[in-house]
Amino acid sequence: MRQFKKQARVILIDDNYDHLAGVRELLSMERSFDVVAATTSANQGINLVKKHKPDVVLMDMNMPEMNGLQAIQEIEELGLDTKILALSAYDDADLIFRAMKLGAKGYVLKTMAAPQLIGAIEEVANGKVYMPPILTARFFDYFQKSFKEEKIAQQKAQDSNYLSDLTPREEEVLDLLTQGITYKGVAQQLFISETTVKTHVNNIFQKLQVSDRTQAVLYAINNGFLNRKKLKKMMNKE
Amino acid sequence: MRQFKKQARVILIDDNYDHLAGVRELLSMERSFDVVAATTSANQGINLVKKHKPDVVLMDMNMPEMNGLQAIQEIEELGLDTKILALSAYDDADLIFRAMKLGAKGYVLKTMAAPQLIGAIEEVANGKVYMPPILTARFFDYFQKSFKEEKIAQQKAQDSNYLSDLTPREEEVLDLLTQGITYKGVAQQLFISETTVKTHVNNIFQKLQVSDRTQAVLYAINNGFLNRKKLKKMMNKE
DNA sequence: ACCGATGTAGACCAAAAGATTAACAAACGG
DNA sequence: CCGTTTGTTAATCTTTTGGTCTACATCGGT
Repeated sequence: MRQFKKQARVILIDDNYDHLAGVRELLSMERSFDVVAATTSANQGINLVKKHKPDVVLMDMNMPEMNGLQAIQEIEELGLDTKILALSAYDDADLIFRAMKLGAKGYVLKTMAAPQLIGAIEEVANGKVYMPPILTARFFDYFQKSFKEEKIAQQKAQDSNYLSDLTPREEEVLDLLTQGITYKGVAQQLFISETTVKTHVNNIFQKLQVSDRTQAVLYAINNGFLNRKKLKKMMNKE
Repeated sequence: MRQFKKQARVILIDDNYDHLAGVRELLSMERSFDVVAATTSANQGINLVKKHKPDVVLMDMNMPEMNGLQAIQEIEELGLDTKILALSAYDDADLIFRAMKLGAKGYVLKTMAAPQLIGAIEEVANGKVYMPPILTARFFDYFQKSFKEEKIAQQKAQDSNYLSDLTPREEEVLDLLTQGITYKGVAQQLFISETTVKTHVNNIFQKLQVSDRTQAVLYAINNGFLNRKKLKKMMNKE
């Protein structure tokens, strides 16, 4: 059955003419591919994609006029089911990460052997994701590092903040403040007098070392007060 | 040289005793591994990790008492350079994603053939990331889907918000408001009178359909006003 | 039984915020 | 050239907010 499958229609975009020609030559010898267009210009490439709606685009990342990431983004925004295989001379983790984030279905290096490249395009044409093991490792290193940093930053914010000084009641009041509710509204929701709300709010200001509600709300947001609330809810559920 | 390398010290944590015993048996035949401990309890496993500080932990994901993700998190928080290889019977994309996010150095399936498993542990012991191609594909699908959804949500927020109705000057004022600055302060920073600031703020309220500064700030934050500012800065730079 | 923390509340005052109306100049678009 | 948008300012007024001080009830721990 499989040998009767339609040829995968491919467009090549690579500002290096020699490499472009080389890949075109290579693919022309494979009967499973039909290179419908090839260009050294990213802008022109995007137009060709619009016109031909190919199955696969082999997209160089390092182009002068337009960055390959932008090109990927624009093609993805067309909403076609064209699969993009990113191509680069370098194994830059950040570039790989961002290309995949934008929806690239794979990432290959120019240094890869021809059979591997063919294989990669085939995989992608068949709707799979292709990533060589070396890049997978790079990707995950970067992926984990970025999450670790995010976590450390959050941790730091949690540790050195005054939110933990608040009493339960004050937390309730702050919660309502972060919803943009006035004294009167808070008083009604908590069934207490407006004066009491004011007292609480004043205490909150002192504890958070701010001088008005807007700053208090900003402080709460910047220091993960909202996240904390969600966590507490989750804890109670489980 | 390589054959003189120290054995990798491994701890196995798997609530299925049969599988645990099987893997232990398998690894005992490999001279490159030294299984220093094995347990069916996640809690006990964590204590064993603290005690032995192994090179690699093979961690089952589906355990009754404690979720494998929590166990990974706790071990990672110890700050050792113990590498965790996650192990599961199922190829659940969300689980894979979260395990890697928490710092797992690889993910293997219980259905994998013995030589593959050996290879995976070796890779991880050598500081590399190991992920079988099938799971790589699953991972990236999930990864891209989650970013796509995020983007769509942002897009939606961008489209149906009133922030784009603001004039440049009003944006400047709102920017300062989101920093918790008073009328007087804004007036000083923009070299205009306090009255003018009030006029701008009033216009902002009407355009954003809110009735006080706190709500305006919350609206701005929830609708990506701060992100937009960053984007504009980036545009100017490049 | 006392003390401290918490939650409640009132009075009073000052400052800031917000609403409304009116006005004028500059820039921009048709 | 004229109308609209934008940015500016003033005067006035009401509402809300924030600060301070005092007071009382409750609860938990020493």
